[in-house]
Amino acid sequence: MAFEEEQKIFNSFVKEKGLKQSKQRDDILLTFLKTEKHLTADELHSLVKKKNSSTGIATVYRTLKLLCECGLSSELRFGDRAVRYEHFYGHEHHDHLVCVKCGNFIEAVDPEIEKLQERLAKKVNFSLQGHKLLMYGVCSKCKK
Amino acid sequence: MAFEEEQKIFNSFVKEKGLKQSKQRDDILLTFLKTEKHLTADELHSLVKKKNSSTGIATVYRTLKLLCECGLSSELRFGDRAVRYEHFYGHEHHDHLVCVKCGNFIEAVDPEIEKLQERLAKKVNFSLQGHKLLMYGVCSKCKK
DNA sequence: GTTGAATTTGATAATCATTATCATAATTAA
DNA sequence: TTAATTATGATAATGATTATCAAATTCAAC
Ligand SMILES: [Mn+2]
Ligand SMILES: [Mn+2]
Ligand SMILES: [Zn+2]
Ligand SMILES: [Zn+2]
Repeated sequence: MAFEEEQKIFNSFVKEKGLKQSKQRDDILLTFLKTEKHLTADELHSLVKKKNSSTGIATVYRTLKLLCECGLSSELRFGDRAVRYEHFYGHEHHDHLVCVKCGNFIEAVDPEIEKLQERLAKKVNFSLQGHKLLMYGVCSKCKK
Repeated sequence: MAFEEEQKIFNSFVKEKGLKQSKQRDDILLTFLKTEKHLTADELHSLVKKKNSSTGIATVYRTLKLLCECGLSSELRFGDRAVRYEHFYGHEHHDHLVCVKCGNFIEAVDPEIEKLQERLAKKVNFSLQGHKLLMYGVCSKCKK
């Protein structure tokens, strides 16, 4: 595992905030980093429990919040109920094309779309900080 | 009030589905149409109760689902918890720039962005049906 | 208009994701 | 080691939405 960089970011952030390190947070961070998916808190909790079955779901929620705050993770909301978390640090920004039939999604980015969003924001005197673009439709597999 | 067109759409849809008309649904539809806002089910329920205080929240949820199905309304999810509903019929498609400071939003659309989304979808052999673009940042008022 | 089968309704319970609470355990600076 | 502070996990609480169900209503057929 070569997540020293991410771990350093997290530990520095925790210290900066006057918080303390813990075994649970380390486990949760490592499990999150090892799993290159868009997980819900519950799914991540299941994975973490394989290593340390006593870890509580509340701590997973608390840690995910910290991961988002320090820039290692980012929230994602598809149509379904639960929030999903994806890797943020060291990952290019991308948008998602979600298939309404199978639920799978494709990650993609169009630099021109990104630029035009800036232009659109300027037009209404809005300081753009970020965006979430979800495209819905049918993926190639589901088109039969 | 000149919502005959919308009411006709709704009543036809209800009949098509083998459902029945009701006073409550009529009230909810009219209140929704009169209020040109992005309401939550709860907010709409409050408005409807001013006319008919006995209307239940469950019926508001049920009716909003029908309104979305027949194309009169459309769901909207900002960062907050509750789903919001906006007018869909007779309204141009638009995206939203949400201010992270005051919570207000601007509606805007860029035809070029729309086109480029189609191009992006084609590139990955995806049949695009729709999209939700949320842009986050600071609005002109909050910039001081 | 009456009837009767089907749908609708509102109150309320249930669900689901998330957050709050709190007593106990772990961390850490001194 | 101490002692103050934070972290943890079990569990309760919350908030939005959905499910349940008995009673009310709609409406097509008589
Ligand atoms: Mn992604
Ligand atoms: Mn809008
Ligand atoms: Zn698919
Ligand atoms: Zn603002």
